Amino acid sequence: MPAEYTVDRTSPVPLYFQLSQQMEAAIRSGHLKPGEMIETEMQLAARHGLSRPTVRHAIQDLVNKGLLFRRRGVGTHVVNSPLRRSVELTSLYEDLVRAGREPTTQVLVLKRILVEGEVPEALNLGSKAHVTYVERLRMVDGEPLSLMRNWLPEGQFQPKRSALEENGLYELLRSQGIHVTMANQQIRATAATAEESRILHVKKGSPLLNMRRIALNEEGQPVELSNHVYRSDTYMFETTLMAR
Amino acid sequence: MPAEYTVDRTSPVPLYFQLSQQMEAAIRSGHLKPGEMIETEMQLAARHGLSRPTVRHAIQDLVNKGLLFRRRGVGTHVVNSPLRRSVELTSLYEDLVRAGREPTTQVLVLKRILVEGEVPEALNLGSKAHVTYVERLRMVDGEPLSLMRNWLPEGQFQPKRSALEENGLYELLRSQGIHVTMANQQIRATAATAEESRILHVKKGSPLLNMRRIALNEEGQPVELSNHVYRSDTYMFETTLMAR
DNA sequence: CAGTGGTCTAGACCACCTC
DNA sequence: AGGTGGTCTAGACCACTGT
Repeated sequence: MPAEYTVDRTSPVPLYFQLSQQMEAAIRSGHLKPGEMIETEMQLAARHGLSRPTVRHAIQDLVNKGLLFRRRGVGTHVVNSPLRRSVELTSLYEDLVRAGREPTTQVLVLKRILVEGEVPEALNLGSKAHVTYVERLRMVDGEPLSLMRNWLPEGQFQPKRSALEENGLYELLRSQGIHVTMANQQIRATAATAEESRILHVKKGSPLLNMRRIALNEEGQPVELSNHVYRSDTYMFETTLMAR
Repeated sequence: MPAEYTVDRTSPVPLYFQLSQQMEAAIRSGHLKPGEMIETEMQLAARHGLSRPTVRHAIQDLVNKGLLFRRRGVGTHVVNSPLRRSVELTSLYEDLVRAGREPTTQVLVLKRILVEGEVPEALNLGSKAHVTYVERLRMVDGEPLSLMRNWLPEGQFQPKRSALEENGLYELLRSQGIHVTMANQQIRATAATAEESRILHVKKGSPLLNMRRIALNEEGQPVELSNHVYRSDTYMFETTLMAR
């Protein structure tokens, strides 16, 4: 018995999107099972009064998301191990909130500074520029978890201390209409410096996870530079990679 | 002066693909500059004798790759900071070869073992199963770089010691018709154990980068499980993330 | 207002796979 | 041979942007 979807032609939501969302829900809920073959494009089109290109668009989106795979002459099937997290950007803050923990944030430094060298160059500001520098300490259940240093191009927005303590940085950027759509991350293991060991309550020289990131908006303009260190006993990075 | 592309209708290569490849080359070579607006769909279609949907397909592929961005009512523009690496899977071996270094590999263990618990379950083999276990030491310029432990479902292929010392694991899988298209990675910082410190020539307790990965084929079937440790002074992970 | 990209349709032919 | 997805066409109407 094929899954039944409903499309609303009076809705402003595109038909292909209505369809792909309902198909995704059917897969994630287990109504469409791993490995199972779904209906053909023609069947879906006929049963829901859609054209083949519209149905195709919906299916293609799910193929790109890694939920379906197709083979010419064979059919379209549900993947066997849908990876939990699609390729998305999340901040640690959002991760913890989703897990039901209650992280707190303390702003250690928030000021406008003059920088030269790598930082302004990575932000596309030339060799010397004024930027907003933020240093925050994130804690969970009273234990320090990470030390986060961020540099932002001046003028795009002026975050307040209180806002930085109550929201994730990406959330704040989003509320200012700044959408992070791409990021390049470098992840290293480092030994805790004296300062880091004092702030994070770990022994000097013990392993820390270090992340350096450049975040870009839709246009490819850098909007933020990060250098974060995380306690290795409480945090890891999880990424889903898709070839092609 | 707009960029000129040539499409060959006698070629088996799809027209949209011929177009998108030439546009990508024009962007990467700098012939189309960051921020610059490219021709409209209609202009491209008219000038090259293509239909609008075909041109649209080519452009959409480059938008998905993060090389172009579009705004309704405005136009299609080249992004300002094309990220070097698209979202692709690479092995350390391939990384080093591309950098012109000459890595060598030594197979420490290669055998069929019976495992239970997490390993067979992650590989979708039930709670207990026979798998191929490989342990390799990678060196560059005579210095140990990483210790790699891999588990593979039995039967999909029988790697030879010599093959494993001369090729990357993914390369070998590919030659067997096994295409890795997705992977879920966890990256941690760990302290070197006694064994790891001996093999990698680092002090016990010093920071190491640890990666655990499940690699999947097109169908979402697990094809390989990894647990690698890397010396933190010579390696880092670089990832490009794309939202949506 | 004119021009852009976003969506949608109804066809067509083809390459590939399974039977 | 029949059915699948892959490609391609020539239209159409709409939403949004900048002037």
